[in-house]
Amino acid sequence: MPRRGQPTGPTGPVLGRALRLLDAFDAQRRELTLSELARRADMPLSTAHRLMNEFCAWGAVERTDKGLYRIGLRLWELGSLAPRGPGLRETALPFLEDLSLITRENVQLAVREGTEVVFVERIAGSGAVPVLTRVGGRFALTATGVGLVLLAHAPAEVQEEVLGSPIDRFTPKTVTDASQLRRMLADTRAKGFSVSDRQVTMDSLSVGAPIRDRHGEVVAAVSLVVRHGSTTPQALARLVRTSAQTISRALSA
Amino acid sequence: MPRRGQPTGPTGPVLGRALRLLDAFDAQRRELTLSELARRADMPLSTAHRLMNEFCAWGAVERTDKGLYRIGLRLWELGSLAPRGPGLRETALPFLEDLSLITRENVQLAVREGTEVVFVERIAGSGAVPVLTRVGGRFALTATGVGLVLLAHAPAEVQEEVLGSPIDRFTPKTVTDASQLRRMLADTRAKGFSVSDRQVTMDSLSVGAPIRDRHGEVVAAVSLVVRHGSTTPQALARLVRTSAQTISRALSA
DNA sequence: GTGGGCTTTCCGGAAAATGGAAGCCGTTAC
DNA sequence: GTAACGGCTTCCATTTTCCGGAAAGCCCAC
Repeated sequence: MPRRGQPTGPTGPVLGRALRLLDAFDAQRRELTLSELARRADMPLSTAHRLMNEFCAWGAVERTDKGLYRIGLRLWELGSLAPRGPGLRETALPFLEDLSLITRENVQLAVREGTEVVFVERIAGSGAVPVLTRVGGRFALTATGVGLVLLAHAPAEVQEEVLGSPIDRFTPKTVTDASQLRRMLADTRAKGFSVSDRQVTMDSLSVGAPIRDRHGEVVAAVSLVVRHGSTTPQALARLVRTSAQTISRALSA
Repeated sequence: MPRRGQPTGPTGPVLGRALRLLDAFDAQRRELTLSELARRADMPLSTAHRLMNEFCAWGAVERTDKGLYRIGLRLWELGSLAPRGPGLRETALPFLEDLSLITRENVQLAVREGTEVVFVERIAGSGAVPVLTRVGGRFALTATGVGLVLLAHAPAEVQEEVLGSPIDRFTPKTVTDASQLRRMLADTRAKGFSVSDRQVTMDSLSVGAPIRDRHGEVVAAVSLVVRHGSTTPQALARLVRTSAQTISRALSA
């Protein structure tokens, strides 16, 4: 008679475990095998298998013809109901296009989520400097043009949390000193735009401006990313601020 | 001594139940109270409460200041990893913009999911005829321009399922006869574009064309939606087919 | 053939899910 | 003023569903 396994208890709520599986997906790994999923979520294969089957049945994930798992359309559909405004992306898009046509540079639209910036839309300028970010991607609040804007207008407790923790460095020019960063944030609030000079990569510069809802609260930020040295921050600031202003007005309508 | 409740057994897998909660959200109801969620998902409040809390903890949903639940950014982020190509939307967007600038009409980009069409991107023409669809929304495969294209190139079993079931009628002009629809699909394949003449609303006409991946397989469709009678389908077809061709080429690169 | 990696199924035992009830709000009605 | 109402949250005994090791399939590469 075969020895049957002795179940060792699970260690937490089911849903949490299941959702950890979805965390395994990111921009680099859009298609994963069951084994990879189980490994990355740190759970037995059989458990992962059962859970993924349920996700599959609902349409949260689907299987490729090769048996790999990937995020399903149902999830995308649900995600598009998320309140990035409401209607922030749709409202802003035409104006971002205008900005892109005029400058032929990279245009970015982002919101804050906790202590990170999330990129909501991005238009690549033809022949512009390449940027690291991706729609749906996250980044530190402290480095980018949009990040500085969003941090400058974030609630005090968020600012404290960000400034109180070690600050990520991406280049030699990245500002990692809290008090210097505080001055930059004050400057951003005073001038109405932010400048990130070679803080993300050594050949890029970005200028961001705040987008406000009808109550005047900052809900998003727009930025231009250009090659360092190709123009002055002030010239960009005029364009970006104007665009941000226009989008704010459209949002309130 | 207080009578303690007698648990009546639940009736299914946990995850399925939890995901049913998320189904309660749609374009009309983006923010819901706990009670509404429980009602729409048909489960006790306490259960719904516990599950929603877990979703909240993970970031799938968030609570407004008034206590309402809504879809969270985390879910949007995950959703943007869904395989609408890969990179279909981002690749196609500039070309859709071109099409929109030239025609000043409505431009739509859609993919097939099962027996429905899912709209991936939509650009409203200034002053163009209003359309019912929404980004992230679904519609029958049998009525719209994009739907006809996607159905025409769908696997045989999908076509059989769609044509074998009763076909939704939206206007007096909607084609609901299976054999007539079969001829339209053959025509769409032969000509390389589809025409939906007043089949969705009595004042609109749409023309769709297929977008193919590097293997020649149809992965999406693009369409123009115009006011009925404002121009001929043939004139639109030239533009739409050209655009679809260009997007297909860009996708393969 | 056979070895390895990945997937799928099985099942006894136990952890985690369940939902009625009761306690808390804030708001409206009398 | 207070009673009634609707919605949210917490509690806990019961038991349903989930867990995961093991073993069996599968497929490809060597």
